[in-house]
Amino acid sequence: MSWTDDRVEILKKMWGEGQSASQIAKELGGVTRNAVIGKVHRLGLSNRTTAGAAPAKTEPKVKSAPKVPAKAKAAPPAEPEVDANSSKPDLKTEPAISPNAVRPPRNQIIPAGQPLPPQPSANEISPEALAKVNEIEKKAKKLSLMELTERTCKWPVGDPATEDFWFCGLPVKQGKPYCEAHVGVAFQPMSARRDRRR
DNA sequence: CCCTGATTCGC
DNA sequence: GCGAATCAGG
Repeated sequence: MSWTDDRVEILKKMWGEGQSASQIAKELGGVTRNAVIGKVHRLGLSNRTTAGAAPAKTEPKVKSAPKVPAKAKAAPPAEPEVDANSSKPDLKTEPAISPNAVRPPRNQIIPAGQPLPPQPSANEISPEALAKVNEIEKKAKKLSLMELTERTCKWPVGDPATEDFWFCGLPVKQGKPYCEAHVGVAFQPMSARRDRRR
């Protein structure tokens, strides 16, 4: 695949929307996220203010064999002005709909059949952890069983026998089956369990 | 281990 | 110009 005009357009659009390079790569197809990032850099539209990535650090990393001598790079101050007044008969009234307005849900069906995680119910759990859970459960994706993926929190909420049942669905914490908050209540360090009633 | 973007450098 | 490999951070 090559960087055709419209592919670049999609790239620009999605990057502008804050989509990750891998997401863009999937959308475009035929390219890896590396390709996308490389292109982004070549296009000059690099840094976004998005979390989760290496924020342009200090000096360039020096490997074992640095072939980069002190290369003084003059910063091009050229700031292309927008010709708001130039003769431009081609007024395009941008329709709200763009070519790739269609964003098909790429949810892969997961194997299913996984045993459901247990509900610790009213256990002796850190009030903090519980509070956090209540917090995030408001933001929960409320996924159905079929919507769960390997990287969505599989914490069940509610009663399976009612309509009020769903899975958290937030991004899991690393290899865990749950999101960070639910990991907190699922895996008790067995410390706060020092309840010795009786 | 998952993800993210950044950089390098042979092609 | 391209992008895999690698790096670096969360």
